Amino acid sequence: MVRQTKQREAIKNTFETVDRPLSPTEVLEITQTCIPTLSVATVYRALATLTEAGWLSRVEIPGEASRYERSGKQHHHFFVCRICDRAFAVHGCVDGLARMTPTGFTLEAHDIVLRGVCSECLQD
Amino acid sequence: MVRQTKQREAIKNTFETVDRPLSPTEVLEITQTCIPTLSVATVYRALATLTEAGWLSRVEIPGEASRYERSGKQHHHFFVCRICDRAFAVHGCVDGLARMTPTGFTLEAHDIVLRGVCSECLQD
DNA sequence: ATAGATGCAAAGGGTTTGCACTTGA
DNA sequence: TCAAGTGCAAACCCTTTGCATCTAT
Repeated sequence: MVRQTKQREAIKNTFETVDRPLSPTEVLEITQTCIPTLSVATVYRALATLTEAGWLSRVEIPGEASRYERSGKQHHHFFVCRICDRAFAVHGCVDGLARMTPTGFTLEAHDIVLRGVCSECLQD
Repeated sequence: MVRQTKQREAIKNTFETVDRPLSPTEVLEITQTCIPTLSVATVYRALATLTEAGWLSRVEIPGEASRYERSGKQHHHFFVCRICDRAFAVHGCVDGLARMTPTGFTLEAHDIVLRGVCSECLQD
């Protein structure tokens, strides 16, 4: 049975406030503005619990630590800024992935990560 | 100036023998069959050196440790089998990535990872 | 001879876990 | 009440680094 604690509420609130995929460290730092005593361990445990409960989804980006975002979004991919290292959800997809699949292989899913510089970092 | 040592020769040989992206640990284990005293540090240093020299390329797959493969291949992406966890190079690419890029962002590169089951695993 | 490379062990960084204490239902 | 959750610190795993020793050139 999953209890409602102020730590978890604050962590959930963080995800609802900041609408982009967050790493465990980002979650810790942001949530500590509300609960300064929040520990890393609790963050990791909350991420695991909320992911298992389906409230969060794990976002895997090549070469980066796992990040998490609220579940229930439609199919999307990510743009990762090489300057600030933040990930942004991008909508839409592409055709032709089936064409790339080797003969005899079964394609079940795909990941697309766009890389470059975000608009905010371009201004500096 | 890059020296030619038996450790590096053995590591290069590993990549030439096993033609798929390898993790540092895989490189260590495979190469230790030739040089049992080979240390992890040397593997990591060799991977860095060979990557810097352009002989190896780093392959990043979401949710997985970095792997390395011989450079010089043309633009390609990967198919990762969810059963055997091996990565296979796939050729070709797709259009429409620029269309997915948010306004004001600069697209510099992209990764595509296909996921499913490889032909070998489908037979079992 | 000597700068580059190696092996070992220690140090880092991120993630997980054991344990005593706290707290929600 | 009392199991679930928390905080702390230690443990882990993977990767990097310092240092004395070795070796290719």
